[in-house]
Amino acid sequence: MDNDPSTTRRERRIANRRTLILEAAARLFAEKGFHRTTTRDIAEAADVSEGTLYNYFENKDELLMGIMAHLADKQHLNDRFVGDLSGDAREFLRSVLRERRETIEQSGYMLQSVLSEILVNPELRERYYQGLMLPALQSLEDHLRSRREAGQVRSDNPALTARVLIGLIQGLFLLEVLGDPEVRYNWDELSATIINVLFDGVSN
Amino acid sequence: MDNDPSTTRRERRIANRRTLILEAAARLFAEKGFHRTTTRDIAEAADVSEGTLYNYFENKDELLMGIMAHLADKQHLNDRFVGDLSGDAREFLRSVLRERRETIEQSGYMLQSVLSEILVNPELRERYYQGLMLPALQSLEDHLRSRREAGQVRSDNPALTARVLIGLIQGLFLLEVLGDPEVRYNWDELSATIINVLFDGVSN
Amino acid sequence: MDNDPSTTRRERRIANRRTLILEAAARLFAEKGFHRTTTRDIAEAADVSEGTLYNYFENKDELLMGIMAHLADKQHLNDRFVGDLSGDAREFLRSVLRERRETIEQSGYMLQSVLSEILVNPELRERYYQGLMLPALQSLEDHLRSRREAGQVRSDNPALTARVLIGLIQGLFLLEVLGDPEVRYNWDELSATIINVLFDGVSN
Amino acid sequence: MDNDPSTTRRERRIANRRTLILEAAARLFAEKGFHRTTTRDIAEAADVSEGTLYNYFENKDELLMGIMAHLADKQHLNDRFVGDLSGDAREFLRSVLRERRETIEQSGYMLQSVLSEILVNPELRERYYQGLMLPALQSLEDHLRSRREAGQVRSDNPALTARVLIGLIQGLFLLEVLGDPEVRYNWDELSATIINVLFDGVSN
DNA sequence: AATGAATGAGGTTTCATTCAT
DNA sequence: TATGAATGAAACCTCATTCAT
Repeated sequence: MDNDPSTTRRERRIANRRTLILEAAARLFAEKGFHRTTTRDIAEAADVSEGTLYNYFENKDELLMGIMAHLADKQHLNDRFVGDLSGDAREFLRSVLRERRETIEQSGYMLQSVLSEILVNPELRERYYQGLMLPALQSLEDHLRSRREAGQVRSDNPALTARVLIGLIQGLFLLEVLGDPEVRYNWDELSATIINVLFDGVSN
Repeated sequence: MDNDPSTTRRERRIANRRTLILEAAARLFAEKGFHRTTTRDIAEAADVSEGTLYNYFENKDELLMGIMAHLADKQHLNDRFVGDLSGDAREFLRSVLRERRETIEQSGYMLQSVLSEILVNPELRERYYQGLMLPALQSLEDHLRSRREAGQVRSDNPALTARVLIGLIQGLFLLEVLGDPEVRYNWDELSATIINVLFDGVSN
Repeated sequence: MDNDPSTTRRERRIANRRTLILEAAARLFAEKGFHRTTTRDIAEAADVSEGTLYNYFENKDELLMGIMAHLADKQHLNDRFVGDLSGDAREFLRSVLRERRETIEQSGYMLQSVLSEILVNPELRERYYQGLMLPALQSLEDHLRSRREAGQVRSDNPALTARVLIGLIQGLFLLEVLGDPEVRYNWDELSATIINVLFDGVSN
Repeated sequence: MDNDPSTTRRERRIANRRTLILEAAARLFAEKGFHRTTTRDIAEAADVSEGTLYNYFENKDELLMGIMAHLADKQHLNDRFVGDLSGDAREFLRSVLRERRETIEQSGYMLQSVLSEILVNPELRERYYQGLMLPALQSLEDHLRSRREAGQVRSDNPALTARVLIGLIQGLFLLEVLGDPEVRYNWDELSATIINVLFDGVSN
């Protein structure tokens, strides 16, 4: 008998199932795309019946929303860390890139699955922009502004500089998805190159 | 009677129709996505019957391929221009960014329509990478190498530096699609910021 | 402790629940139809779980049967009253119509819920005809025969005359369900008209 | 080559198909009910593919609407005939009943299929009442009023008297559907009984 | 070459029913 | 006895593709 008053075994199993389904879905969406993935595929991958899917998610679209919510949660954790101004600026960028790498290794398939739809689904796009992109841009912008005031970096327009960095990171993710080996298997050197270029420029 | 031996009126009308269909398709794919766009939608938008679609394209997938081929054609023109080493390096980047802007204004919807599928369709992805991405990366890398040899820029690893620039451009396109106003309506200043950062760095 | 030997509290609660479920079901069936009503709807309306439904009824169809049985019980009470030959014939018809009115006000929704299915379910139809319709027709026919022998009414064929009256009553119920205001809100005058027409005819 | 400008062979085949589908659907709806009839059943009965159904009707509900429209068309023809005041009153009722009989023999299954849903579908009910019931009631009421003014019949309230006749007819249809043999196989005598009762009453 | 009606495979979703708790 | 999560069959409907005209 399980008498734990906070979470019974059943409750835990259920909480788990939701996550299980979500991860199975995201993996398949990344592999074959949202539309080529059938609810049956997802059910099989998550080892539940199709009917059960609908006990956890109202419809197929809500799976995408669930994935996005998951990404947003992770993102917000990072955004808080971006607020940290201790350490020097290069070190900061280095950690951003390292952390980014880890996130992508863990849940890059979630980003991939969602990104594809974002490009062609205005409603989802808006959600993504408001919930994930803008917050990230905003905290980076704030960070840049603080660093500038501390005389650590130069930036005429932190809003635009933030776009350059975030854009770059997104773009490299795309290159990685495309299978580019330099990005996929040479991240450390790439990382160093990025820091070098962004801080010192290519000018001779 | 049209006696022009190279392209008869009929041939031109046909060539025209193919393009018409392709553009209609790309526009719809960008708006609602490949899968949410029906062949009927495309037929209506192109003002032909559904049956006629199949006289010009073997199946729906071939429309995507057609769009990609169209993008590749445009790209190759640019790649040749990237070979041009006259002018100074900043000026070169400025033209790259301007030219990029124009391309996106003219046929961004094509890129958008194709990108969404590329993210989740391995076969298409491979084609895109080989046909569009690698050539672009390669010519930029060559360009960088030449400039470096001419002592105009610094680059430890031109392959990676090329990835930084191309990645940045891709990423900014994504931000634009997401509707970010700084990227969409402030391109000139953004362009200046990019040149400034990439050449001189943000280091103080 | 309840020591009542005939019906314990528990038995009464259970009997109650059965009735509660049946009434909830009938009401929903009348509102949205048997097929558009889900077992979940019924469970919610009766404030029990779906599982509990199946402790009281073998399956959804049995709910319909239960409603029919309930109607049949009521009907049989009336049929006995139809056997009463005291009072004059007009008075008799008047009470039939009044009584009918009351039944419909109390449990018209049950009739409605069942009627819809009867029209298209041969098995149910047969049950309804044998269990409800024929008995009503038979007792009215007997009644008419008696009255005729007593010289109180004229009827060449009491079987057919009974059909005329029962048919009329059924048809008016239909008009009421259809929302006809003359039938719904003007029953007393309608009742008088019926008596007038059936006894004296419209002939001038 | 068919050069008939008004209706080509193809057009006729298509017009025909719509009717074919509608009749197949109505027949099945009457036999097993709207909800127990699958679109596949209908397609098979009409000897077309399921997809074809949807070229002629937007969805399953629209089949019901189509049936109702068909019934309304027939009804309106009769309503005009009800306007005819030549002939004596009994003769009029006799033709109404005869005509009714014929209609039911030809398309009773359509009425049956629709009636079942009308009982439990408020939207459909309203359509039926406004489109079929009210017009029928209204023209009968007008007819009665004219006859009364001509001194041919007695009626304190023609609106209610009309309800009595229409209600009776509906109710007898119900009895017929229920399989009552007196109504089904003895229509002529039933018809005579109705005329006799309604004109002369059962009073002795 | 152009049309658009016909097709039918396949997708999402619903829901009556079961059963472990 | 009561619960409600899990099930999976089956329903409606869409849509890429074909083909007779």
